[in-house]
Amino acid sequence: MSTEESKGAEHAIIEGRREKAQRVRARQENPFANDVAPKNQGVTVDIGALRSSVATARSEDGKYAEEAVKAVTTGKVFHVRGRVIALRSAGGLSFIKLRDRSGEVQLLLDQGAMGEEYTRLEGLDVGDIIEAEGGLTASKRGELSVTPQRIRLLTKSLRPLPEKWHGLSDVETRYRQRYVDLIANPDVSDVFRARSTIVRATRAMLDDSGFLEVETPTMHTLIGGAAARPFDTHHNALDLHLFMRIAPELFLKRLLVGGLERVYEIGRCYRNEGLSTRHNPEFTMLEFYQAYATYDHLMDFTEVMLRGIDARLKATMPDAHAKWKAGRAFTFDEPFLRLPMNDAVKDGALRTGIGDWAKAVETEGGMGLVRLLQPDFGDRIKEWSKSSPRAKGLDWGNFRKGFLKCENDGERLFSAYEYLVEPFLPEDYRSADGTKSLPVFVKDYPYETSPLARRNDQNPALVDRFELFVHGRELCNAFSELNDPDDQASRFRDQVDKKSKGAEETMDYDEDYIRALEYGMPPAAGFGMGIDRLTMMLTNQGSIRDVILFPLLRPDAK
RNA sequence: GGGCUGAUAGCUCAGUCGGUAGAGCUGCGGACUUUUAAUCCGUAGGUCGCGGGUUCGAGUCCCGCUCGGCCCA
Repeated sequence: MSTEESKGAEHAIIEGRREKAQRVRARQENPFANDVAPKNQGVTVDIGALRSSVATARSEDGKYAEEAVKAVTTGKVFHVRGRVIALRSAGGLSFIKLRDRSGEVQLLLDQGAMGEEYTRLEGLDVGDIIEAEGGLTASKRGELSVTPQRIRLLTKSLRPLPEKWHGLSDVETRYRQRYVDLIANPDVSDVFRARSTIVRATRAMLDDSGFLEVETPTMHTLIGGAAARPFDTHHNALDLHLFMRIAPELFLKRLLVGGLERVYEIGRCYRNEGLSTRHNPEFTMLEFYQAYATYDHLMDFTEVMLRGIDARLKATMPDAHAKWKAGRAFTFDEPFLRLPMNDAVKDGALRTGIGDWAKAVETEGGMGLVRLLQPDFGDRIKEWSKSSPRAKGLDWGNFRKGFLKCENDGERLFSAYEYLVEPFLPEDYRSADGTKSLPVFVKDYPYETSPLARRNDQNPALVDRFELFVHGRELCNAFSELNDPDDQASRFRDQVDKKSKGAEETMDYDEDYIRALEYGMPPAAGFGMGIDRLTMMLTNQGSIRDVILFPLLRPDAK
């Protein structure tokens, strides 16, 4: 919307502020100044640093005494700059709350002390960006305050900020105009600081373990590395149809062939799927691959890594972290559980309290249940579904539909897991004191559900794979890698076969990848984790859009 | 894609049975030399998301659309 089209109150406010900017120009000053520098021998400081420099004058309750502040700052002049986020006056005194990236501080402006300079407050608005230069004191209420000898407008803010008390809560506006959200809701910027810390900590964990950070293509000629629909794009000069990558997996494993042995990438992936609180079409994924490791090693490492990242977050943002941690429904403080899928389904079946099911899982675990369900799933639903509180909570309709679509026992076991176990993970696996859920590694997936994972040496019906669920939400996916080129080729063919039968989320046959495996890829394990989801979990955000600065939205209708 | 739900002043919200569009904050003018959502006095601000229908009369009822939110696939 252009300014000419704006109407009403907002238009009047903007026009009023333009006039104020004009008045600044009239006195030969620039309302969009660029020469930010102290003019009275002040030392330029960030507000956070300013506060630390007088930490000794701060009393237990967080207040400051005037004498104490003056004792440590006598004769010192400070130069600060930032956005005006509150402004009020009481006669010949004015108070400005100034914010920069490191904190907030009050300016206490005294007409008597400032003289002519005080008139610069005229026309100043909340939202304006200013500089101020002066000494430090404490107000009568004990708030640390800069007493400026001079202040100056640096940037005129033409648009009014949301009101101070309720702030900006309209979710749509918050996502579309994130710049306003970040100003109006300080907690939001904490989440994105946390995200940055999480990424940095992740890098540090991997770097310290001898991994090499690499960057591989995000524009692919084939679909591979995950089961998902890609975005299409096109290269003009080569007249080449390309896909935005859905996963970096196959490129990273080529690097294992090349001898890099430990590699990782933190990068954007794109999946052409619906939007939800857990899915954004572009998201950031960590993948790493380690030669001579198995998925068992990676389970150990995952626990160490997640605790390490969280510890780094705590060290960097102690106050925010304490708040987030208290609100978490899960804990990293106890060992994570490791649950083979067949056992998980057995547990899930037992917890329904259905007698037939208990008998079915007795000797064969979850697979026994599959054998019971498979022939006549429909017939006994009514009887079973009413037999216990847990049974009543199951999504029988979708379970039946999904189960009957399966083509083999592996897929059926997975389906049973999806409906009998996964929804109940948070309530079934709890910390020692029962107050938090425990992270669960679900491991040993059916061979048929994992086209890139290595078969288990003892039981070829399974693959050496795990997924980590934190409070019922999938966070990590990892497996011992398949490095037999002939096995891999046959699995690619299965995928192509599925696609020819109309399946949408399948991989292409990647001839070059097979060739790479034919040169020999060392035994290795690989790992993937959504950075967005990890950030959601660690900062207690309910929607992935709250950890992505500019989430995808339909264009604004207005 | 389906179900539920929302859109009223710059922001946060109210609006009864269909009968002249409301509040707080913000803005503007004024008072106040230690405020913390300052306070006090005065004042301005509206295409009720968009389009159609019913009606003497629609923010309100009906239909369609747009853009969100939650849940499901």
